[in-house]
Amino acid sequence: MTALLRSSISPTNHAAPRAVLAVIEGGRSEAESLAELQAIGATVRVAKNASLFQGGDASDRVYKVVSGAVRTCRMLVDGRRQIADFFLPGDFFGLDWQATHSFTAEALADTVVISYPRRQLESLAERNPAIQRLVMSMLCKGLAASQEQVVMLGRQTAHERLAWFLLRVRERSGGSDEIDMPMSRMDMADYLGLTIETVSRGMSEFKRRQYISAINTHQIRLTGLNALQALASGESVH
Amino acid sequence: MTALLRSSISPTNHAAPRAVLAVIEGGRSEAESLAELQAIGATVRVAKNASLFQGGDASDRVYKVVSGAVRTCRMLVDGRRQIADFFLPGDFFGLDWQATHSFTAEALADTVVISYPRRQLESLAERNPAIQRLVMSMLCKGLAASQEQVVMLGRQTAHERLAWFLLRVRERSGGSDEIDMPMSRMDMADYLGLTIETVSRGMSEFKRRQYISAINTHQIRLTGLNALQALASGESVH
DNA sequence: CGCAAGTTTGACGTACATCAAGTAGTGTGG
DNA sequence: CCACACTACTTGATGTACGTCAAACTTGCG
Repeated sequence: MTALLRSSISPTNHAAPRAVLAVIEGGRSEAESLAELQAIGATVRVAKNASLFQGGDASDRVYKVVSGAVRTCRMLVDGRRQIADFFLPGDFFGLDWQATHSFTAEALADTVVISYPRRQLESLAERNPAIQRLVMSMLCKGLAASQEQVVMLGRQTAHERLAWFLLRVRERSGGSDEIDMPMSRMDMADYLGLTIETVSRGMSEFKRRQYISAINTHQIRLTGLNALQALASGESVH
Repeated sequence: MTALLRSSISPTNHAAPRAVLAVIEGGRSEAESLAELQAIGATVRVAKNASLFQGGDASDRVYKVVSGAVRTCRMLVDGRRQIADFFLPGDFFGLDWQATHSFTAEALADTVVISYPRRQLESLAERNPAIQRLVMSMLCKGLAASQEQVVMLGRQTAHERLAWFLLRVRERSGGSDEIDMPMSRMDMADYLGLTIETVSRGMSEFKRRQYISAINTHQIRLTGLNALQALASGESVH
């Protein structure tokens, strides 16, 4: 509905506002080699609903969220939309490693990302095993996330999807029972393969059952973790 | 229903029945470096419906299909099943790069695969950029495939899914209009997030519309490519 | 405060699932 | 080669979870 125009992007080099804290498989933090990575990053500001790249664009950059949140999505010709994933601070995205992006990336809110030139990252990875492992780990995380989503979309009911989603956001944002959700009901629906009405009804039902208590629309407290986990994993709680 | 037991696996070293023909991004065939890969592969025979690995198993091997076909799937507690992907001759799978596999791999038919030890492949990749790029390209292909499936499952109707599936199998198996499908209706249904009845009705409908003509249940001729493509991409043909 | 956008709730429709009954392939033993 | 059983597939009748349409209600921003 609302036209999503490309934002005015303002790249400013070597001003990464946060240290790279990624700890890769094996447990070592490898700060020294990741400094190399930090050196090639450029900070970029994106306005709410503006896009970082569109499906079909040359995929020549990789991104990391610093603050705010990002969604990757695809639109079908008749307006149906599917969101592939959400990215929170610390997450990498845009790592398609194909010639062109197959999804569009948009900011959920005013967002700051660090952008890395793909060519430089690639050659860095070839020479530096730590970077290589980091890239691998990012790709694998993406693959795993996508495959979990496939199971969810293919075989779970609306309630199960919702429970699964809430638990997933919880985990990704630190594991506290009080989670905030930067995305709208529309975004949730388009991620879960549902409509906003079904999502809304589900949330209301969960409140009634006291699985959750709402602070406001974008902030929720999980009060029935066990019940939600049972639902999400496909046990029939009825 | 039918219990799927682990097959009696008979590994015989350095007997790769086919040359590695993968052409990686950039177009060069890099046969010399891939010979290294071939050296660490072991040929394995798997009986129909036997599993190569189960979800939860340590992921210490990567596989390539030589002949036959493989599915990766997950079963929910109540018997619902989702197939993540099918793998035809030439395809790599099992490349989770996590500690354990999150899906089970089973043979659709009597199948021959080459199995590579993960540790060796990993160290090979660190020293050999061609192998590294090959691994990357495999991961990225997997990610892209999974994300396409997400869109399909999240936002397409039963007919659209079927059309999409037929075209996908066509592409993957060489692009001929006469395609054979090693998977059962059950497998198709579990891949597409549908029931066998819905798949069957869809196929019948496509025959009626002359989008396809069946040679037999596992062999089909596509006779309305345009119509199928329109359907698959989400245009409403009605 | 007041409007517009986002969310919730209700009434109703429909695409696909479920249940059930055939029909056609596929392998086995005589 | 055919009879038999078994499994896979097809087709029909019916149910239901979720979508669609519509109207309140709520929230946030100028």
